[in-house]
Amino acid sequence: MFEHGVAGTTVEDVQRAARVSASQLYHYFKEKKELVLAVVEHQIDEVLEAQQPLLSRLDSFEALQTWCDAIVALQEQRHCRGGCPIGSLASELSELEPEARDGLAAGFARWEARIRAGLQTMRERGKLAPEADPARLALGLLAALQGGLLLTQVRRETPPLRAALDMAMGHIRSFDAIRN
Amino acid sequence: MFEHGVAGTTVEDVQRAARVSASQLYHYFKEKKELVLAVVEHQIDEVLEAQQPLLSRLDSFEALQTWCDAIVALQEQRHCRGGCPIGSLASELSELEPEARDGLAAGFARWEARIRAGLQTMRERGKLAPEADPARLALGLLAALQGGLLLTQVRRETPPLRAALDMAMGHIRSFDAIRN
DNA sequence: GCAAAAATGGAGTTGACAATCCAGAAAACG
DNA sequence: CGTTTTCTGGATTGTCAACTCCATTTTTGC
Repeated sequence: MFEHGVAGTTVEDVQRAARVSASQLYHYFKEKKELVLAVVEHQIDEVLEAQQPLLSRLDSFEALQTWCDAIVALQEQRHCRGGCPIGSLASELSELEPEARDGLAAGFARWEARIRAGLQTMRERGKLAPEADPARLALGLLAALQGGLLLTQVRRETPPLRAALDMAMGHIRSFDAIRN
Repeated sequence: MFEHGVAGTTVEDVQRAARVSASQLYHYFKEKKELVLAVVEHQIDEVLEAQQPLLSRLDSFEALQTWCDAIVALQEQRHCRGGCPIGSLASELSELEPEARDGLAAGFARWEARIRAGLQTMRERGKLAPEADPARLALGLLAALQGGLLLTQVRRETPPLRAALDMAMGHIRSFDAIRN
């Protein structure tokens, strides 16, 4: 579903990939929609888990930059194929499956919360100026990431993603309590 | 297709909306794919045309801010339903229809070029510092817009879009040649 | 060890949708 | 006018994918 989109993936495709028969799938998932909801939850967990190591210690500008660089490197490794596993689902399902949208909104909220927590820590430790708003900065950074991934996916090259993340980082760095 | 996605729109739906019979559609469009490509081109023109008035005179920070505000107002008016007409197509079609991806990449390029032209003008007129890179700033701004629209669509509220655009504007303002 | 329950394979059904076909109407052209 | 070309409506077809059904196997609980 990540590769071909939800609509572009048949239940039979899933059967083949999972080496499982139709009755099994429909035994555990009432209908395709339910399977899709499970995929949504799975992808959210997957993404957050994959980022856990870097996200859990976002406490310095270097750590933030390392995180950004890792994302760019990952897209490069994928030859810019596929955008964000969560973002792609969000775009495809938001207007189509209200339940999926709820789940995706919750997923983004969790992601955002982790970034916010990191920025909060930085502010508490005096690295980030007191007037910086971690919530808004985290939201902006996440948005820049999503937009950058989309443009990178369409253009099949990483500069858009870099530009977006550099812009977000530049803005966050403008709240550097030490340099300023 | 903007409302329900490409996959969620049947050719019959299009027939009904256009008050046209099957043979007519297939007379002018060989297959659904061709119709989709036409939609892609149409949406790109539509978006660029709608923004033309504000995009054509992006020559000051006020003009940039006015443009951003207009986008937020539009999404508010739509109750945050539907993201960017181009971005949504891009996300759905990038991995599925190479031809559509090409068209969408070109569309984004045109959009980006207009923003870049505005920033370029600002730099030439001395409003933007010489070290500012209009190309990268335009790319970053467009990415922030796309990401902001996506998050806003999923959450059904405008703050994410505002946060993203404010972040981008903040970064661009940091190159204000007069204030700094 | 046996009965009840859960799980499984895979063929089969149903419905929907993309695409076709053809008969007839309108336009174009000389 | 007449003929040729283009256009149009709507019924039809073929395909494909979601979902069901039932006979069989495996597991569970006593």
